[in-house]
Amino acid sequence: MKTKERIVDEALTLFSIKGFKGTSVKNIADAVGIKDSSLYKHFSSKQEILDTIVQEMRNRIGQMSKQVGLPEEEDYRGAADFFGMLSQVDLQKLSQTIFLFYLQDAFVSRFWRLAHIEQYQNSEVHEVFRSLFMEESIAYQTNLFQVMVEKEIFISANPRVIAMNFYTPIFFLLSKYNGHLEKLEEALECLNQQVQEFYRIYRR
Amino acid sequence: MKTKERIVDEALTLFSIKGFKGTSVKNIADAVGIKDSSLYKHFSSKQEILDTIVQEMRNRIGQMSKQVGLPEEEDYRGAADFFGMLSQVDLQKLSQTIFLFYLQDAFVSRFWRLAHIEQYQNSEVHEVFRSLFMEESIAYQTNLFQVMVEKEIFISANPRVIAMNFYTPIFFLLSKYNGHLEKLEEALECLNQQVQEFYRIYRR
DNA sequence: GTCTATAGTTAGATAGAC
DNA sequence: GTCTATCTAACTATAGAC
Repeated sequence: MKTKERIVDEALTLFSIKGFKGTSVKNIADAVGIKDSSLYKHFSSKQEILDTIVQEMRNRIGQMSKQVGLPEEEDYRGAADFFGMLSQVDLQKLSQTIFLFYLQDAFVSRFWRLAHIEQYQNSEVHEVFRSLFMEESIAYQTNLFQVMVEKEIFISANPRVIAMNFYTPIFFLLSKYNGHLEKLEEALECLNQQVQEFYRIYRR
Repeated sequence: MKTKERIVDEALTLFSIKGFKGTSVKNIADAVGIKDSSLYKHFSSKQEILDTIVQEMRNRIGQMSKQVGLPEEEDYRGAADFFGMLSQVDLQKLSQTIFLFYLQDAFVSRFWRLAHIEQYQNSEVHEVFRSLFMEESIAYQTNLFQVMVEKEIFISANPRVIAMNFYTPIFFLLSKYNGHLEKLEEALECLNQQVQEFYRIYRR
């Protein structure tokens, strides 16, 4: 890895634990193995490192749905067919894949922590976090479940309420177990039970 | 309010926005209207102010369930009767009261934000936050719903899964709307829909 | 692109007058 | 219990040698 990438990597690790203000340029430089003054040949300020991290997260958002095998965002009707064909066990595996991606992906899980630390201080981080982990997740699933209700794959109910009932347990478990991978088994057991119950409730 | 209390109050406000490291002793002193050196007559260090806030939060935890009219923690059987007698509208009002208390109580809502900012840095804050907003909430409701299933007020299901389905939407909405009271109506509308659906699913 | 050296600022905390 | 003055340390960032 090039020095510039290693700076971003170590900065994200430190920011996600100690916060932006709590991490000094010297902390980052020490972690990389260079002097703090050398770091300014790669970035003109500490803020620029954070901006680079936020931009990198923005870039990764688009790649994610493809990576876990989800259908395209605009194709909700195709997506509903995709889900409708799956067995309950398949759906547990799928939700687990998504859950583990957010929890275990080195970049995403550190960004999750950073976003929680900086959400009330840094409006850029705040915006990316709310967009990715709150609004877009709920909006996407609301559209998806609406089609699934229309196609009578799911029982009749408010699609946004269904989306909330699917996503908020995942959100809670991500909050609870991010940074506690030693309890991963416990988290996955709980996730499986939630998905199982979700399909008992809504699947026709 | 005495100066010492005003220091704690202003410190909590600043910590909940800028974080512990991001807030200087001078910031706090300016907000109170005294010089930073004068502050050291009340607290021997900045850390001691944070410790006082954490202790104050611990003290308030016990008072909360009484304040919103919930039954005692140990009396789950009485609690189940208490809930079993309530109409759906009553239960919406009750959940709203609890939700608004966490969202609007000046101390609790600022502590919620502080806890999110400091959760990966300060183990005391981390512990109080996880205990209050995650483990205890789920544990209490799991016991409660277990009795409600046994008494056939609720349909048969895993009590912890029921508790997750009741609490995680509230947790999500608190995360989303804490610090955004201008969208309170939207939050309450969403909460009401969730509670309504919850009772449609689980009430016999 | 790394280093040493340092400027300029701000931080947490203390001493002592009133 | 408030103030002014001050100490020491750490911080962000720059200058210039190699």
